[in-house]
Amino acid sequence: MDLNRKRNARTRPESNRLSHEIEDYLKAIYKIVESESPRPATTSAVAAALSVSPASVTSMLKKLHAMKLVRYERYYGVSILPAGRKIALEVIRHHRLLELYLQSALGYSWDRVDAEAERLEHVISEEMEDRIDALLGHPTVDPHGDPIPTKNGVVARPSHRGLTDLSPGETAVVCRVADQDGAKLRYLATLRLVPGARVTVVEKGPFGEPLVVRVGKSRHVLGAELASQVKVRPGASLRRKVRR
Amino acid sequence: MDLNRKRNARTRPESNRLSHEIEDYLKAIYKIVESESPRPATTSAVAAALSVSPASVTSMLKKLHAMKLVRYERYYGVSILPAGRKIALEVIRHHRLLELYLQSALGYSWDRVDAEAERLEHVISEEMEDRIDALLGHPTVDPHGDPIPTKNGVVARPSHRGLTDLSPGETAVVCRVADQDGAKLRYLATLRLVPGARVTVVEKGPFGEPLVVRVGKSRHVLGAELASQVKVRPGASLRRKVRR
DNA sequence: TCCATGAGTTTGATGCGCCTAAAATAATCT
DNA sequence: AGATTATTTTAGGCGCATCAAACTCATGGA
Repeated sequence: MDLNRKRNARTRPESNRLSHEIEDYLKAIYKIVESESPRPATTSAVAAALSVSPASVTSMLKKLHAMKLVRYERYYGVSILPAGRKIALEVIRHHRLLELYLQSALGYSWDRVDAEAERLEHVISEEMEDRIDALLGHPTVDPHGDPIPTKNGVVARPSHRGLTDLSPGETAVVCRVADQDGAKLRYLATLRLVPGARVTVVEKGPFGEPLVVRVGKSRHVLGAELASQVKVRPGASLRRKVRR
Repeated sequence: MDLNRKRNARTRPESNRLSHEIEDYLKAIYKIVESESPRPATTSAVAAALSVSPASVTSMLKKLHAMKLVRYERYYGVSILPAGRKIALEVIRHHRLLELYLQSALGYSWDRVDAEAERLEHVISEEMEDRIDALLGHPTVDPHGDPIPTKNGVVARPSHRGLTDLSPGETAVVCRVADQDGAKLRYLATLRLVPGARVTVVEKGPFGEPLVVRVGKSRHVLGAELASQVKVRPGASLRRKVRR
């Protein structure tokens, strides 16, 4: 019985893929650097994003640098190189397609979708990605309102602001809730603060906080922390746009 | 920024789950011991099943023994304990539900299904398992004809024999093709040897090999190796049963 | 202008999980 | 019993994580 042992498979989930960890690091770095509020990608920012010690980040960064996925210089931050960006976007594409799929095909509730996608994103094949994409009709945004990168790595720039940026009296439509935390998402959902909802800012406290908003007939008070996660497109409601 | 570092998450895909590797070992051991042709689960049998060195198996076996998932004694084989069996069946349930789902919901072809399920099975949550199960109408067999274990670990005993067990002249219905190898599956599919197909044994060589069979209007010659993987239910065709 | 200090980062030692090859040992066959 | 075969041990590797100690660097007085 001559065994054919090749399987480094644990490390490379599909054929030629990188480890889950590497994918997670790249995704995190990408999100820090290229989100709508770009911070410098410091070691500790990455560590916090991944709930990992800074020491771990440092060594992974060296490795990613050696792989030319990232540009890293001791004591300064990291930035993503095109190859790394490409991988990050693939993972994010998986994640968002999966979120949408889980919700629309499997009936997942909005707030459960993220955790499941988090695990699946590293594991699905390109075939599965394509089939899901086709089945959903090549969607461009996920259930949270985040844009889904295309296969060639193009991400639509989301044209929205945080709820905190509105002035009292302004009305806008929620197009996205940026938080990952299921509990926060559920809480916001109970307030009807979900994508598509129409919201009006009634009052704003001294330093933007607290924020009093009206959704439908009810009023709610939000802290700045939470409110900034609720992204809105000012003015017209989605419905309005359809009516023309 | 006090980081909350807990994430042994790599090792435990979902909340309280075991590592992928442990799941794979248990699945392999279960399949060896409790398949329709039960062999003793020797170290090398497990090694071969997982494409891993015997040395690795030995150490994993010790560990599984310590975890009381398996009964292992040096130089004798392994057997599964109830707790280990339960886990193996959960994984197998995932696998088979996924195979069926990928085929019927995502349009996967028969022979691609196994590889994708192999990766997903370790990663899906119980919620996903349940949703898929419900969506498929609580199925009892997968696309290969293998029974799907129930949530409480009951597996229907498949009442079928290998094609090699038939005598010349006998006709039977393929109910399962047991192989994992996509290429073999595809080859058998080109011969129309897929679940549901009606097959007649025309001739049998000296030691059961080669086997000449008729499928529809065509005749094919098969080696014993391949033929034994084609499982059949003798006599009636599926269709017959429906007509009553 | 220079340096002490503290926040943030990196190093070095270590651990854990899973793997391997080669050497040692036990079971089995003739 | 001796040869063959299967299994286990030993020693080591790779990936990714941690902690604690050592290091950078920007900064804010003296």
